[in-house]
Amino acid sequence: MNDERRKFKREPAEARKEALILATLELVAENGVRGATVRAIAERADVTQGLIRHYFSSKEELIIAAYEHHMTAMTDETFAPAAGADGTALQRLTAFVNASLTPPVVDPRSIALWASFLNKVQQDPQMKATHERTYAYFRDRLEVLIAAALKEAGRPAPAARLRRLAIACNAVIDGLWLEGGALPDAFGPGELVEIGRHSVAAITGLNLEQEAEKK
Amino acid sequence: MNDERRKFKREPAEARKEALILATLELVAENGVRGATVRAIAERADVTQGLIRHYFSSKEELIIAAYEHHMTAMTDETFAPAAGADGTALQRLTAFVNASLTPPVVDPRSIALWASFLNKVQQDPQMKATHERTYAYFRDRLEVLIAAALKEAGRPAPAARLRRLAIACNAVIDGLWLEGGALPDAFGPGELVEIGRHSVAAITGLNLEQEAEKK
DNA sequence: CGCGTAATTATGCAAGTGTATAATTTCCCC
DNA sequence: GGGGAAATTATACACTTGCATAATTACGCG
Repeated sequence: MNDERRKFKREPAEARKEALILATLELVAENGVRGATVRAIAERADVTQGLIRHYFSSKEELIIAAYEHHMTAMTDETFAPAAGADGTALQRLTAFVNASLTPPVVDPRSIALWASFLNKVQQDPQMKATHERTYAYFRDRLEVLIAAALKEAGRPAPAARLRRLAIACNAVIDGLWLEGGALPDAFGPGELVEIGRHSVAAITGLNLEQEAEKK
Repeated sequence: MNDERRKFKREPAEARKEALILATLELVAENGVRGATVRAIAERADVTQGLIRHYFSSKEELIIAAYEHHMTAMTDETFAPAAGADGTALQRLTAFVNASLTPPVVDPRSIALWASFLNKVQQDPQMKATHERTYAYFRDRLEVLIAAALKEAGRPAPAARLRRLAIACNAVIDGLWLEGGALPDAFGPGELVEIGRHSVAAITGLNLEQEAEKK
């Protein structure tokens, strides 16, 4: 009896773990955390459900791993374009605003994921910690960018004012991110970035428009 | 056998419906839409599960009713303080910003509800329509307030610019609302409103601070 | 080549899910 | 106060859920 066809293939542990996490993220975005059932995840990853238990001791653990994977991916996508330390501080700030308000950061799926995880984030301490850390990381980096750009323009600001500016700019970006992702058809192409740059410029008193054109 | 104790009490249809909706909102905020099970809702409303089917032909219908109840309550809470048509346009705009960034509008439960419903909103056409209508209502009212305040200040703006200003101001408010509700401990009391007023002022070029002090 | 270990599948289970239907109980009206 | 219709409870059912445990299968290593 030659069974030419293998019934399954062994994969490296890390690859399989990541495949399971990606399948989980897809389903969480589509149906929420409770809607992402173990069986559905297994099917999406072309695997039987028992295998999940082999890599994650519980669904809870898989969900937490998926959340951290998503948050890491989001920060990477946001900061990659502004990571090149070249250019003026103003240019880097502009690049940051641009990246935050264009795909793949602005994306219905990304917003859906964020929303689906929120409940768990508010309850599970570990997920809560990840959330707060990510938020602080975003805002701090934005604050550093703003501080550098203001200093560059010859108008350095005290810490208290910098904090308020960073919170405000972060809020505009978050709000536009949210609305752009939740109502993708409500805005023209490039409209979000333009409004974002304009708003950050108005709040900080910096001229981001000029930078955008130069590019 | 005198059973002095009634086994249940008949309630007016509307009162019972509302009680069921309120119980549903509590549980949706706590555990998400799928976590708000029919049995849990019934228990929270001090009722047996069969009664839900008597008032709502399915769980889906109850969820939709609860969503619309929540959205209506949110808009009412936001616009009530600015509803009094007295005072200058600038005062009304300031009142709107204040109301949007203080409890009960800013509230972890409110954000949790918004997030829990998002998945369904993206899929169910009826809920999607409600969502878009509410968003448009908010932004339009904000745009009217801004237009009036600008005109009052002797600096009327064309429609295209008004649209962009409204989107931007709405985004700051939404972003602050989100962050204030998702991380209640990250901001001092009154900090959100202050940053909100300051940002709207910077974006529109109007002086909302003065108005806030006068009050 | 075969052997053993770990990856993977197969099967089962108890609890929870929405919904349907029948059995009670309340309370208005004459 | 006693019918009777409507509100409410009680019970049942088919299906899904996460998890556990046993049975297979792949494949590196001697």
